[in-house]
Amino acid sequence: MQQRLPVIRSFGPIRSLTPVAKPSKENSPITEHLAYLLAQANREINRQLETRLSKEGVPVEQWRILKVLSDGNGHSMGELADAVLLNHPTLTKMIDRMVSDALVYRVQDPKDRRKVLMFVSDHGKALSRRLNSLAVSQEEHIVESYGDKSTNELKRLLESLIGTAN
Amino acid sequence: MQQRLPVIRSFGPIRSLTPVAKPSKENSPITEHLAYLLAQANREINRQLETRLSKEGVPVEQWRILKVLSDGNGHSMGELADAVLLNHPTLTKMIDRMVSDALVYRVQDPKDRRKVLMFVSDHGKALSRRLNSLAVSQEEHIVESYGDKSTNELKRLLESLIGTAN
DNA sequence: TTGAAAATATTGAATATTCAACAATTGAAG
DNA sequence: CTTCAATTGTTGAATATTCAATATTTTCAA
Repeated sequence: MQQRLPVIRSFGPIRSLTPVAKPSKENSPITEHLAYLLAQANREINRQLETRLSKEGVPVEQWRILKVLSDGNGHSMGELADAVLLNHPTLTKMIDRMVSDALVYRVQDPKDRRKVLMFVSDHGKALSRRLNSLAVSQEEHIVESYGDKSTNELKRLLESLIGTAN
Repeated sequence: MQQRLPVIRSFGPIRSLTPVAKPSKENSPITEHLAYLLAQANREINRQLETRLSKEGVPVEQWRILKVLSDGNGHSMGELADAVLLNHPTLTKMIDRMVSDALVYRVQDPKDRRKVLMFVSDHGKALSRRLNSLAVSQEEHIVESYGDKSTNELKRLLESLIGTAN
């Protein structure tokens, strides 16, 4: 006669009393918030880029401005402000400085005289090329330590986040 | 006699003269740079969070400070500055304001009298809870439109980027 | 133990950013 | 056409951030 095996009534603690379906987030550390991780990563990468560009004595925002204007087309202030992630008065004042440095110049838009079209000077173009090579070398450095796959995947996810956020 | 087939000398354009292995990056638009994508995404998400927190009239940085201090332990100014992504003088001045608002208070560290330990008040704790629920609801909103999988994958990649960047 | 160097936080001046108001131009309704 | 609202860019004042210098305390080597 086959021996009765003991009935197993439980495999462990009663799970319904230790809720597992609700990770709750309420008390999660700040380092788990997307907003915080983005701020931290941005800060770090921006610092690195800033360090590179300091070789030319130029802030990151001016690199962005020069890069956008380097397509040779005129860009209005509003358009430019959006593109380089600055609000209007800040951009106006930064452009004032860049005009003083003869990197860019203003032209009133003949089609709409409220607008100002910004253009990059030859001097600005030359600087832009040097800055761009510094920026590219930074990105290559990131790819080296962080990996090509991760970098591309991260870019893809960021683009998609930006897309859904608007 | 078998007919001679013409000798095929080329299958198309000579590839080595139209380099295909070098995406070059040199002239890529700014929107393809990791540094730019991070800045853009951070700006957008931060804006959203700022809007939520404005219900309590509190800037994002104060939410971070309150959240870090809400573990109940004392945190030195230096430690706190690192944690909340502010440099020291900026933190000192923001803490001054928060002390005026009775959200936090300073205690000199008895073990090392160079240090100041920051603590959150009961009032600050209550505010922190309200802020946190606003922040959590924002993150839930992101997860809704962006997807749970993407959000988690993005967080993972950001953490890893931050890890390798240091 | 003493004295110099390092670590920690704050301050004040210089700089930068933001907010609100403004001026100029265009668009559009009546 | 005229007028009023919307768009675009700039300005000045208020606010915030950053840099360099300072004060205090601790660390550590001689």
